[in-house]
Amino acid sequence: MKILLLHVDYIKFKPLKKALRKIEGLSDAEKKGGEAEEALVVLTAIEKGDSDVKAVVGKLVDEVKDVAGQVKAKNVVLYPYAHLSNDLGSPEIAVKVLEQAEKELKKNFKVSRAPFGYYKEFEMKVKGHPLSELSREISVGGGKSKKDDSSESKALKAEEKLQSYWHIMTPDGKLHDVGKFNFKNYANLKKFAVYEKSKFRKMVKEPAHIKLMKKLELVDYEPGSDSGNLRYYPKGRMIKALIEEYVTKRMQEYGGVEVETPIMYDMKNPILEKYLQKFPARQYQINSDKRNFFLRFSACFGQFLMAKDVSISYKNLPFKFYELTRYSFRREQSGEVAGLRRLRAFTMPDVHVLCKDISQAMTEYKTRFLLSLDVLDKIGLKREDVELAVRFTKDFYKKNKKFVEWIIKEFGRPVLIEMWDERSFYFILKYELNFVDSVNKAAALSTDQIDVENAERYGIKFTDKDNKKKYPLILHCSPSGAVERVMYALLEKTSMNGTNSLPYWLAPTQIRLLPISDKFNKKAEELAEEFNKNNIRADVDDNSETSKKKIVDSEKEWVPFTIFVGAKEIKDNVFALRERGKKGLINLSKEEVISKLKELQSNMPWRPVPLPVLLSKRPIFV
RNA sequence: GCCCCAGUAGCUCAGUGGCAGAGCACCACUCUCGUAAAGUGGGGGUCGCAGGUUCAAAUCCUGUCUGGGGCUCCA
Repeated sequence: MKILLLHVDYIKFKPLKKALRKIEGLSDAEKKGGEAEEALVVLTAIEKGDSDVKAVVGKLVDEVKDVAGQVKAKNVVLYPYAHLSNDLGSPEIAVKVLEQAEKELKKNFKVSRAPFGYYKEFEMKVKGHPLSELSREISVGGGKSKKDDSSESKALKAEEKLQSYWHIMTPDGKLHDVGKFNFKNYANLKKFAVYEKSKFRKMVKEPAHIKLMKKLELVDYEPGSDSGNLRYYPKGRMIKALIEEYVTKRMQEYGGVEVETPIMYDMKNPILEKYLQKFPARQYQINSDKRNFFLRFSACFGQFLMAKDVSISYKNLPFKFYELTRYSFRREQSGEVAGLRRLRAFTMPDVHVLCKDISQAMTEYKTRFLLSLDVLDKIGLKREDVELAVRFTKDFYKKNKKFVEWIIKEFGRPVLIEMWDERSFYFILKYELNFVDSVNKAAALSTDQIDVENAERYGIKFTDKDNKKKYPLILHCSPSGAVERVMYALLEKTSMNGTNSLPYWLAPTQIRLLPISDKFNKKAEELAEEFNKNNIRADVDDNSETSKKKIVDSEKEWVPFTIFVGAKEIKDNVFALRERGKKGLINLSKEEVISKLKELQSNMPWRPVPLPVLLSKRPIFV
């Protein structure tokens, strides 16, 4: 049966007309209808599987008691509401269930029951608190006459049932109870563990990066699109492009073979159809000429569909497909979309490795774990900036303790462990590197999963040494997580530690030249050109402003280095280099400045200044 | 999806039934400047949108859109 529980200020109802022919007439009292205040209204729909009346009533009563207790309701209204289900059971049983439930509940509550089988008018005012509206599905094992066996509901039920066991594992391989673990030196891990485990959270403000992404003219909301689909201004686009380039470069070095796959897929494709049903209504859909398509929510679809058509020998394994999806789409619930943390359109580097067996998979897994840590580190997110979570089935842990312990030991700090009794996802193990932000919310960056299911689903096979076709294991890895989320983490981090700066290689302007007066604009422009030729993003503040004002402006833009250009500098080739966030100036020749900045740039990707070099030529985006 | 809050100039915001405001930014002019904000003047508004109440609505009511937060969710 399905029930909907509503905590109401009041409810009034009155039967009007029979909805079912067979139903008996009403007493005069019943005809008047009823009302209740401060009540828990239980809308019910009895379904085909609910033949075991006693068991159904028992569960219903438990459910009602539980919720009524939580919302402190003393009045209960049982209200038959057929529209909750499209698989209704027989009226006879429904009436029995309602009558017996009423009897049971009367022991604890003041109960009223609306008549069954009538059209009723009703009016109620539902309270707004989080528990005021809850829906429940009650099923009784064994007594089910009709099983709801769509893969959709199976997956959802599996998720509901999924029992998680939370632990902290220390680098020595010991498992600790989360509740008993001493978080004294691990405040951030505590925040993360609390975030993952708990349901209720304190009121929090908006995360710091949202104001920053606008103020720095990086990214903004686009009201003309759907929420979670952002616009990137030139500076934001440049930063994002650099991160994309860097991650791609590292993936290529690792051996990832870059491919490109469509962003939309036929909803009727037999392979995709089932998989899709597991996660209803979370994707964008597109109608085109009688066909329905969904927008990919990861790179998996295109890569797996490609992989199933590839002839693969065991000699080719491990084989690595890489793609950077711009974009992947997830129609996240509207209330959950926030800034750069959670989007409906996001850019995801995704490398899938086909492995011939678990041993090969674990070897790859180790390599990729270290690689992910290093990629984040080079981008500007150090190991101490992230918290590790490792999730696996009990069975996997039992068989591969050493492997799990290796991951934790390698990370070098206590990590959050989530263990499941049985596998209800497609993977048996996954880790994530999580970032905890300025409002104590956590967001996953890097992740890697051992997938034991999709090779078979998609028909991805390789020919083994014994000339038999076998399904490979697939590792799903995003070495950095969504690129937008990397930007989010960088902005949150700098806001939290008070440095208010971007890593040098991502600064839209790396050095700003400030002509001491308009007379030196031309000279500064020439100088900027020379810097830019040396892969140093230099621009010129040629606005007709005072020197102090130009410094203020460069500070507001987080420009890491500034130099003034005047008669002295040109004559003596000595520049007083001002480094943001540091006191004092360093006198250097032009050549020394160039070599210092080149060293900072190291071999990270570089792009030219994303806007005109002369500030006077730049429009203001925000 | 549900609940709560917000939306007024490019930005940050004041204005709570009676002439649409401030600071910053922008434009013009003066100043040509040495490491955190020179001076004077000027332009700029569908008060998110739609409807309603009223002699009169930015202000009150209804709906809606967008953003933020919470719940749920996060393959």
